[in-house]
Amino acid sequence: MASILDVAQASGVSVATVSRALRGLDRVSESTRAKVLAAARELNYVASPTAASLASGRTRIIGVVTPFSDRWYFSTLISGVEKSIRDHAHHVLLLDLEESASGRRSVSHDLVGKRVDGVLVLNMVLDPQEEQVLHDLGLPVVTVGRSYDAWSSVGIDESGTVDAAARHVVGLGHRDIAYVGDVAEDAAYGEVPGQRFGAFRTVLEEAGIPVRREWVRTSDWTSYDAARDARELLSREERPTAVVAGSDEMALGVLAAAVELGLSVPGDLSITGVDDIPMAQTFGLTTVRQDVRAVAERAGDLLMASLGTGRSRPDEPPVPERILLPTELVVRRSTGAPA
Amino acid sequence: MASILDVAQASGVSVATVSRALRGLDRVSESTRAKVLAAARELNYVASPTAASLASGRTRIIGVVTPFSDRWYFSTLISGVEKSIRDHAHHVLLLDLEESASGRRSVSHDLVGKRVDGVLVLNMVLDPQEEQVLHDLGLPVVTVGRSYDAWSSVGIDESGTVDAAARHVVGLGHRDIAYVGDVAEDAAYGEVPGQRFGAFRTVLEEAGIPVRREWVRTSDWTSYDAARDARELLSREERPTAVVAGSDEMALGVLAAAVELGLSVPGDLSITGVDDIPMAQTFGLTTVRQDVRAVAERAGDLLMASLGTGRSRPDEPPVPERILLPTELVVRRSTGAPA
DNA sequence: TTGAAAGCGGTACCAT
DNA sequence: ATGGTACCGCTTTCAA
Repeated sequence: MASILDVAQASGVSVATVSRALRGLDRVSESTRAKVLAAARELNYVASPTAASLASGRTRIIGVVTPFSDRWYFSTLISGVEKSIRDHAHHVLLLDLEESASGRRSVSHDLVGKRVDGVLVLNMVLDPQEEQVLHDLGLPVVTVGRSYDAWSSVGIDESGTVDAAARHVVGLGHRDIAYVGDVAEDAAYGEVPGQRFGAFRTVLEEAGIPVRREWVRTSDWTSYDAARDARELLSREERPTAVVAGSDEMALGVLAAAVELGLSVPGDLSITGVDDIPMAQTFGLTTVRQDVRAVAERAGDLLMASLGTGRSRPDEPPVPERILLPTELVVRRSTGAPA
Repeated sequence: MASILDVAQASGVSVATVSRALRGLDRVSESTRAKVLAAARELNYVASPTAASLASGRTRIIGVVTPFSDRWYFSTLISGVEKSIRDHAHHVLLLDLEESASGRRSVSHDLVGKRVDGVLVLNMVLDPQEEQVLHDLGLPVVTVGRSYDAWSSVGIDESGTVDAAARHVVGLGHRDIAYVGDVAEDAAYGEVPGQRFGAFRTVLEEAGIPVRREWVRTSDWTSYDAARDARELLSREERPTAVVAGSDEMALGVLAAAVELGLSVPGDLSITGVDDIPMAQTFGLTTVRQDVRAVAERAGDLLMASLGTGRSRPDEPPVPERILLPTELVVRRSTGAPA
């Protein structure tokens, strides 16, 4: 592998000049720059990111901390972030904390220390120790889906999602409405499930509709669990005419149960979700769309903007920003007036 | 941030000894090691991966080259790989080539040069130039879902998947069978679609069943396109009694179309998929399961095993391995005998 | 068992 | 506009 010295010799200048020329800095004559570029190309030279990092104090790597990397929402975020920061010549280092019933790895000193220039935290509830670690490291941090006092964040108005869905259903005339997805807050899901369910509750109360305890199901934020719960729910004597779900995955689980039980949608049952995952369109699911890629992009931009230059960290970043992106009700064929 | 020198001073030994002690090398007395460990812990010391890389010639980073990072199959692979190589103290650098209609980025010298210790290529068709780049770099490479002469690979018996599904359907007595997912080979999907369709063709021919051209649909390997195609297919006067799909996503698209058209599954139509994505279970889809996480794990292990120690690359890696993992027919409620 | 010192391949400051 | 040269923080001989 050619090194900067090889290029310097090949083009008859010093390594300092090569470095400047290749990075597009000024104070390099055009003719020199051309010579250097030619030599570099000729030698197939690529600067060692490692050496550059050591010397500059900048790794050009962003750590993406996530509880899952294989679920739709998270992989979409990760993919979006990757594209967003790549435009700034940065790379993504995947830090999957592997959320599971038995807990998860934690954000520790040695996980991110000296390894990344900044951290993106995706929909996670960090404990105080973890917050402290990130502070001590002095790393720029941007979070998605949850805010912390000291850091900027990007998200959507969570309660606005189910709010729109519930209003839509109520507006169609439903009064027997069930909810799927009331997960207890924990590190895995953050506050989102609670916020969404809260909105459901509020809309029904405002409409003077009682929230029936037996029509509120937890599920585990997966389609399979939602299907199981819905099967039971829809087999009872008294069944709802509509089900509002906290996510499309769960809504599709409910839809699967309905199909299995021979119920017609929306004839016998209306169903709504949140997210607008690709399958939602396929199944004609009414949902509230969030633009996850846009969230990822904004988060990436925010983080890039807060990156200091070189070894000197920016002093306390200015006021943390709170960006909330809009969502949009998408009415498809899974909702209609009650029979 | 504490450096190795701080630890050395704090524990009263040289940096060389600290380095040895911290990395668990021998030739360090137990008492010295204890002192060093204590000092390191006290100072919250974490060795700079950057400096270590520069000095050792090893980055402990694996580049994962993928055409998509947000589709189920790929994000599951990526997640699995991350876990697999983390056990070896390596990290994943995500290299999303962003496959799209207008092409994709390519594996170039500066994308992977000096940046990673090895490369994992996920279900992609590399062009000769890209192969050359990886060869020139002398990087260990392991591929998933496609084999190259020089590199080890992990995959499943692709034709075996649809083979099992088609035999199952034929065994149930179906003779009017359609296929969804005959994508032309291209860099985005590799050879998988062709192999799967080939199996379909073979099974039908062996059973003496003609493959009707108008019952073979391309779709774009997405549920939405499959639903569109199926809607058209199932609205014709003559319609198949079974649809074999090249993936679960597409199979679910067909299912969505069937539900929409009021067809009963499997009464009016049997459907099979491939993969066993989570939603497949939810919808009771008969499919051929592949263990994507196991594939990822094996690929990770293979790559770790082929990593040389330090600056010296292993001479030509031994014989490339070809690992094929088994698949399994999972019969659920989307298939039954024809009416 | 321990330490001294030469790199690793760049960056960035200071001269010229 | 260009070159000289201290670092950056760790690993790895080689001596002691």
